[in-house]
Parts: sequence; C-alpha cells; structure tokens
Amino acid sequence: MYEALDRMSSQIAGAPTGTEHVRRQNIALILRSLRTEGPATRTELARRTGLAKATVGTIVGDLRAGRAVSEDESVSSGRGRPGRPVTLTGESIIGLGFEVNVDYIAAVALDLAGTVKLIETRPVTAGHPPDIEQLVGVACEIRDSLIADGHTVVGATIAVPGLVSHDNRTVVWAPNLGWDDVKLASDLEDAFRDPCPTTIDNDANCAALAEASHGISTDSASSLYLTGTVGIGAGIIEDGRLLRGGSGFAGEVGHMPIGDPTSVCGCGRLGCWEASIGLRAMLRGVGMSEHETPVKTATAVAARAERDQGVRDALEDLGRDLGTGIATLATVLNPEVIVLGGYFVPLGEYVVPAAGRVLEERLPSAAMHLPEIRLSSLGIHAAALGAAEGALAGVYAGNVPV
Amino acid sequence: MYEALDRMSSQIAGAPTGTEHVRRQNIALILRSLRTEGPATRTELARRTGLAKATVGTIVGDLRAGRAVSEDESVSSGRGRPGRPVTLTGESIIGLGFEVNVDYIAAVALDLAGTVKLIETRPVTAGHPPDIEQLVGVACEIRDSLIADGHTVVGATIAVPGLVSHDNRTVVWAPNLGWDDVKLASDLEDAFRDPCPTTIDNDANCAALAEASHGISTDSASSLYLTGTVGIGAGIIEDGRLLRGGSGFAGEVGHMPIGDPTSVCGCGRLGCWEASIGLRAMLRGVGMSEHETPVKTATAVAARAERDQGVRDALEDLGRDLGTGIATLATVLNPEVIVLGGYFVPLGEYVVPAAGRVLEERLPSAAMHLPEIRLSSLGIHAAALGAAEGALAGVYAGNVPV
DNA sequence: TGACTTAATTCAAGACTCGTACTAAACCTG
DNA sequence: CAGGTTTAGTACGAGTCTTGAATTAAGTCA
Repeated sequence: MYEALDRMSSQIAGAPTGTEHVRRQNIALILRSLRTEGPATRTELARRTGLAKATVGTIVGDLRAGRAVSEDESVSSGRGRPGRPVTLTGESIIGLGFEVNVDYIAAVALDLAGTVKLIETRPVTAGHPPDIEQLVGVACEIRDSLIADGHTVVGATIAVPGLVSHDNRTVVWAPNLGWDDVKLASDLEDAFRDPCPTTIDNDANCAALAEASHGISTDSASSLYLTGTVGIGAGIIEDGRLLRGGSGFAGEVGHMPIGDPTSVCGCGRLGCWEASIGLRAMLRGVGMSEHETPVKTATAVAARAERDQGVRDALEDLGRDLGTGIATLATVLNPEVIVLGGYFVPLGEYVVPAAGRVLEERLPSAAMHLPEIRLSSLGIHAAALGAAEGALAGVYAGNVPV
Repeated sequence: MYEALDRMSSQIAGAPTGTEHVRRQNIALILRSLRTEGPATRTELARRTGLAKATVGTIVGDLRAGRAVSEDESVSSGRGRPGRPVTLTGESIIGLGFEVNVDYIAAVALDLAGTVKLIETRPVTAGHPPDIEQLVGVACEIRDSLIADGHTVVGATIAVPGLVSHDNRTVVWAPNLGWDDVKLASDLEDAFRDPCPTTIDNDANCAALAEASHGISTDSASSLYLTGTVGIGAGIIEDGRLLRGGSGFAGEVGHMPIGDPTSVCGCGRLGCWEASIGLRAMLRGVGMSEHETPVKTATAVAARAERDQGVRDALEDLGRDLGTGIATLATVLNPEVIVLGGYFVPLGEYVVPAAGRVLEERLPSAAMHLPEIRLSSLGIHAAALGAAEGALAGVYAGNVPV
C-alpha cells in the first residue's frame, strides 16, 4: 500500500539546502518506510532505507520524543538480542481534511499511521449551500477539539467542488456553492488561532488522492479518478503527484467535446462529455427521475436494471460513451488504473464491461498496457479523506518539520 | 528563459540523503541561477540563491576547477571593490542528443551555457531506415570526437519516433524504424568505452523539452507540444517535468477517438484524430500530393493557399478539427502554451486562427485561462536539441556530480 | 594620501551522516 | 546454571557541508 506516497519526496525548487534539510528528508524517509512497509526495528529500518544504524537511532529517538512513533514490545527472532519495533502512532500528529459540498460539510482527521481518528458529516441548512462562515466555524471547532485532546494538527486541506487556483489557496469558481474568487486558505489560517498551513483543492483531486493512498488504487503511481455526478470531474495522479496544469484547472474533463454532438450541456454548449454521461443524461436514457443524491439515484436505477432489459440496454449505451471518454483520456495520460466514483459505483456491473470493451478497441497500440477500470471503494468520505491525506503530505515529503 | 528548468530539482525518491547530496543540490542551484538569470558575481549569486557568500565562494571554486564556469573581467559598479562575474562555460561539460528518424540521424551537443557546440544531420541510406549498428556507430564517433576535444560528456539521450519504456531505456515499438523491444540504452552504454549514462525518449517528448528550454515556450512550466507528420504526437510538460504515464506511453494523442467518425486511420480504426488532421488527411482536403518531407509538403500547400481560396477553406476546416482536439487536451491538461510543430508550422497562418476560435468556444469556464497557441521555432533539430537538453537535465537537477 | 565602500576569503562553530567499537539482551549448549 | 553466540542498539570520533563574523582585497572619491 501507499506506493503513490513513495514518490512524493519532492522539495521546494530553488531553496538552498543545508544540513537541517538533510535531516528532514531522512526523517521523511523513515516515516514513509514505516507507513509503506509497516513497523520495524531500528536495524530493519536501516536496511530498508539505506541509512546507517546510528542515523536511524538518532532519528527514531527524535521521533519518539515528538510522539510521532512509539516503541512496541520486544520481538525475538530466534537468536540474538530481540529488536524493539517502532510503529507510527496516532498520539500526536494529525492531518485534517474537509469537504464542502452543496448539502453537507464532511471532516476527516488522519494520523500518521493512516488511521482515521475522526470522521463526520454535517448536513447544512437545506435549500442553500454552506457559506464561508459556516465552514470556518466547523473547521475551527473540530480543530480545537483535536488540539484539546493533545494532538498536533500539522495542516488542513479543504476539498471544494469547483476550480481552485494553482497555488491551492483560492477558490476561483465553485458554481454549486455560489463561491467566486474566495481566498479561503487565508480566511481559515486567520481564523485558526495558532498557525496551521491550509490549502484548498478540487474535490475530484482529493478523491483521487484518497483512492491512491487508502482506496482501490494504492498499488499504482499513475491513476485517473473519474467522478460522476451531475457533471463529470477527474483527478489525475501522475507518478504519485496530482497533475494540476498551468493555472490549476486540469481535470475538467466533463466538458471535453467528445459526447453526442447534438446533446446540450448545462454549460450551454453542444457535445460535452457530461451531456452524454452526466447523471441527468443517464436518467433520460433509462427514463427515471432523480432522488436526493446521485448515488441514491443510481442505486435505484441499478435496482430497476436488475429486472428491466431496457434499462440495462440504456446503461450499456452509457457505458460505451463512458468508454469513449476513458479511451481518450487513457490515450493522452496512459494511467495504470482508472477509478470510477460517484454515481458510477452502484451501476458498475452494467456500465464497466461496455466501457472496457470500447477502451480495448481504442487502445493505440498492442504494446500499450490496458488500464484497469475499477470502482471507487471509499464512498462519500473520499474527498475529505484525500484532503486529510494531502494535509499530511508535507510531513511525508520532508517539507514539514516534525 | 529556462523557467521550465527551474522546477527540475527533483531527486531520487527514497534515497538516503547525506551531505554530499546537499552539495550537489546547491551546485545545481547555482548552475540553474547562472543559466536562468545569466552571469553574476559571487555576491550576486549569494543574493539570488539565498546561500551564504562563503558557500557560494567554495562552490564557485569547485566549478572553476571543473571548468564548468569561468571568471570574466572585473566589473566595477561605481563604488567599492569591483566584482568578478562568473559565467557558465562550454569548455567542459556537454550533453549529447540524437534523433533517429526514418531518413536521417541528427546530433546536437549542448554545453552548460546552453550553447550548441555541434549540430549535424546525417542522411541514411535511402530506402530503409537506420539500424541500431548505424546509430551506435554515429553516436560513438561523435562522442569520441568531443572527448578528444577535451569535453566531458555527462550523458546522452536518443529521441526515437515510437513508444519508449517508462524507465527510458528500451524502445518498445517504433514501427517506422522497424524496431521492436530494443534495449537501446544498454546497447549504447556498452558501446561507449567509458561510462556515459544514456536514456531513450520519445521524439515528441524531446521536442517539447526543446521548445520549453530553448524555443518558443521557455516562459511556461506547463506546455503541450503537438507535432504533425503522417501521425500526430504530443509531448506534455507539466510543472517543468515531462508527463510519461504509467508505462511511459502518455501523449499518443493521434489516436484519440475525436476525429471524423467515418475516416479510416492508418491503425485501421475509425475516428482517430490523426485520420482527420494527419498529413495525408490534410493533403486529401486540399487535393495535393506528398513531397519528400511533411514540412516541404506543407510549404508547398502554403504557397498554393496564398492564391487559392479552396485550399484556404480546406485548411480552415483542418484548423477546426485541430482546434477540437486541442480543446480536448486543454480541458484535461490545462497548459499555458500549446506549441505546434511539424507540418503545422508552414501552415500556421491558415490553421491557427480557426483552431483558436474553436478552443475559445470550447473553454470549460470563463475563469480558465485560454492557452496560447504558438508555432514551433526550432525546426528539424528540435528533437535532438531536446534530447541533449535532457542529457544535461541531471546536472541541473543535482543528480549528476560535476 | 586616506576614508569609504563593496567583493571575496578565511576561520571557527554547528548540524548532519557514517563506520567502528562497544554495550545490551536475548537464546543455546553442555 | 554458567558461558558462548548472536543480534540490536548506542557512543564516539571523523569527515563533509553550511554559515556568520572577521579579515583581507581592490576599487572610488575627496
């Protein structure tokens, strides 16, 4: 697991490097090893990382002092002095993730060991989406209670359904929330009493990260996450890193001009992909109406499909359109794994086979590996979980002192 | 210039970090600064990089000993002791790039200063494409002559028209050359008498790198290079890094299923993009025939277009199809700059305006910046130049000792 | 000529990693 | 149960690198 994280040891370009940087890098190396390959004795860690035993000793000592790791019972391996394995602990360091959506705010707190320490969803007043004060309130409250419990919150990330600036600090445009050019990161950092580095990210990006770190695509460093709701969003992970594009808007795949050229999209144009495979288009195809949420809607459709050939046929059509877009994306990005989320999950068995067939037909060359299509495993909290993961990323990358 | 290079200071993930690594990183920092912002005195370099004056002093001393930089005349700035600026020099360190194509092998030698020290194109025996022995022969000969002149060749990269493995060592499939699963990097490293790290890359990737480091897109860290020949290839640069995909085959955009669904592609399928905008499709559109090379062909078409409205109309159609694909790619990747190369260059004035209009129409949101469409500026040696640049990348990234 | 100003180098201090030697804690053998 | 064996972890000195302060170098200006 966590292979994607293994590649995250990037560093700020252009910064002078000194010996404290070396230490941070090696701390991160040990943390990643503990996370990726599990608890280990100091000697074992030295073997895994290539560091000298003495170095591992001092670093583990520091980490223990900072309560980032704890020492387990001695474990004898037959001969010789038994080792004392160390484990990542949830005692101290916490990454905090939130997802703001039209009808709820979700929160996840993740410790270094990858354990979810807190997970909750708060519905917001029906009718109108949450405003910034509401989010700030929830975020401060949850963060304060974690701190009161003795945790150190090393960062927070907010997942937002919309366009986020390249520096991950501003919500440029979130039509569903009615947010426009909101300097959310600064707002939150001001609201938090102590310093707490805060970033914003697109919800599909966060969900992609969640699947790559805790979900169904942990075995791959190059994956593509597609979420189906009314629109279609994507999170692209390339070599363990999120692909953001020049202004941070990469992955807005819903409006690729590859759908049925006669169908009208919500954006007013013709032929957008999501005009063919968005939730509404799916419902039109099967002749059903919308429930409260996309997933509930799709669950109802799946139930109907079980005994209605017409619905199954419509879903197969949908699968083919889905496959065309997936083939386009796979041709450009060459991911190893494609994860389908949102409303596609309940419809998986009806949609994925057709999509897979189109993908296979459209593969540019036999030499190219066929990406594997999988269904998301994380459900509603994917984005918040990925956000929490993102908040911890700095620690594992060696950019945040522990 | 060279903004893309500024982001390249990545490092091998998972390697233990010691003090010699710190030194390499800081050496690279100074080299990048000299390249990006030009010659400077030690004090000026300290200011630019944030390093201590003493550190800059010792590093510059080492670089001078290794003949990577040289000291210029003293330059007085009014008051005080005049500084002695140092400049990157071409005396010693060289990156070597080759491009193998159907009818030629091109070579470029690039020094640290970014000066082209050698550039040549060798036609190969007409009729059949070069074989591996031929390439090995040329590469060894050119490398030996550079070494004889006192240069140190720090690496070589070969640009190949085809699929290259993710580790950049094997040509998986190059149909035009008739190469199939060739372990080219190892073959060359064996043939070079002294050690010379050698990598292989796709020709469009190399050309993209060339444009980003020496060409028309040096001002951007996120660019997309599209080359038009019989097929359509792409090189994607994201945050200064080439996007390679899970198995290294990213950018095979020619077979995206977004073209006219009735036109047959060379690969046998229908609707591939290159079946609509490849060289042959363009020629069918304007009713002309092929010359020796795509660029010569396109030049002839451009000449005809000057006085033939029918040709201009056909090219405008082509531009729209080009624009559709560009819109698709821009929606997914959100590049700042799109560079058109290959046969598109001579036809720029007839094709780009239509493509730009489609792109503008198809932009997912007004908040998204419109990528700028530019024409390649480097001509036939782009790929070899980019390959040479790639061979030097390790030096600027601090991965190669100087 | 002497004061000033800025550039570059020297030097000692501090932060690391690393290999070696040494101590600690188990099991095994007779 | 005592002594040997084996493996884990630590102490310590050496080596590398950055850094800030002090020092030296090389000009201009009055």
